[in-house]
Amino acid sequence: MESSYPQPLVMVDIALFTIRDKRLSLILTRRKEPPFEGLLALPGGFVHVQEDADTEAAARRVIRGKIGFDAPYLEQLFTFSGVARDPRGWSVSVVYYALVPWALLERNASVELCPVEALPSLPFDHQQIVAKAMERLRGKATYSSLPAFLLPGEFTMNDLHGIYQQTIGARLDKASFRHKILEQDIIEEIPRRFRTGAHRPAQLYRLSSKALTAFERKI
Amino acid sequence: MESSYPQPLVMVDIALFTIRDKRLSLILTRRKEPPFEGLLALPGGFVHVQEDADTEAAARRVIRGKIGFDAPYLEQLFTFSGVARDPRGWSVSVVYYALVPWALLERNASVELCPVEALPSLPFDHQQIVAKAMERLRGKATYSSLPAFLLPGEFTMNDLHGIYQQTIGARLDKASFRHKILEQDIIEEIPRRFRTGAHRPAQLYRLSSKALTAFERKI
DNA sequence: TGAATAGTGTCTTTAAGACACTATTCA
DNA sequence: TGAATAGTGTCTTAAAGACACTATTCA
Repeated sequence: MESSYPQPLVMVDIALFTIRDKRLSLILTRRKEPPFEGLLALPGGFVHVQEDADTEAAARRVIRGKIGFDAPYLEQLFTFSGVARDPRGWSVSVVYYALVPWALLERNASVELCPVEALPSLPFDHQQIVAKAMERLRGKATYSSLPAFLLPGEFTMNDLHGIYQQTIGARLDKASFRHKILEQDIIEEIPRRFRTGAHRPAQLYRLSSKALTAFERKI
Repeated sequence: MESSYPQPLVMVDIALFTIRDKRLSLILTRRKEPPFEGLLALPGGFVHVQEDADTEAAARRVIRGKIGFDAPYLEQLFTFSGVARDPRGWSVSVVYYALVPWALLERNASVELCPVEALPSLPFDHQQIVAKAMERLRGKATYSSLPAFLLPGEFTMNDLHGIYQQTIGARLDKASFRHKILEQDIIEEIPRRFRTGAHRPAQLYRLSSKALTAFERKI
């Protein structure tokens, strides 16, 4: 019977992004077991066929174990596989990427955060995984509401503008950005809520939908 | 040790597209073994850890077994998983989609071809897989050279125009299409090669690159 | 009132689509 | 010459980007 073939190891790994101090960063984990014990790596683990309904459930379990709650945005990225990527044997890693607002993580002293432009050398094929995740993030940022999931529930137009510039990695005109975003209906004003500070108060907005929304054209 | 967890079954499945008689179609296979013996399904099979370097190699092996040669275009689509999708147990299917020109398949009497708008009811979660593959195909068609991989090495501008309309599922203006495609440099004229017929001969073109090329904007 | 941030109006450039036109072949 | 397919020119619409302008707050 076919299913009696020797089966590969099946795991999930997570690229968990946040923005702290205007820098796109990844949450890493220090490995407690071999192989690569003691090194920083992407959070991950084997699929538990007894408790996980599917690999997405396994990914959510890993994320909850790491940060204590579900990520507001979670999406399958790519599946990495092969005989060479893990010294324990032929393996399949179904990789997810997730976005979490820094505001939700601030209390969590235990997370190891690392800006993506200053990552240490990562074990397994995690370097490749990160590259692919950033490519996806950058790609989707140009035509969807994706970067908004890096912000907390309430944010100003300038917060949003900044986070799009961070993820896309380019300067965007303030007025054009505002027009484009407003006509896409991805966010809505929170009536009579303003962020006050040293200067003119700024209107607060929230996402109109909890789901990812694609633009009709790019920003 | 972690890796002694019971492991899921790992397989690959392939959505193999071609265009015959101007209709986007899938190559299906009649299952020779249980479960679902006798039904039409997507070609696929278990990963063979002894012979496959990774899941993409497994996908290529399945494709060669089905059509006798490699598909000109092959890309990972998505990984489907879970306890419920296969009666044999908790499984992971790394799904690939491939594009093959009909001209290469014509000789191959054995393939079962089915237009995507007239598919039979498919076993496992293959219905979902097909839906996702078509979504990807349609999505990429609007901003890349993807549909060109459904054509043989030499084609006319009208062939290309038709195949884009098929995959996108909408009418495209002839002149605008021509301008757009030519300025993207994804194809090049084959010098002094024309397709002759009953009427004015048409310039023949070929892809400039064997790789997928994204447009700067959409068609 | 001036510094700092918030928010708007308008012009230019460029892409996409509509559509009518010309070109070449063969029956 | 007319039917059929191949290929082009040009106008309209709309989006993106540049940039200068006005608005509101506090020190």
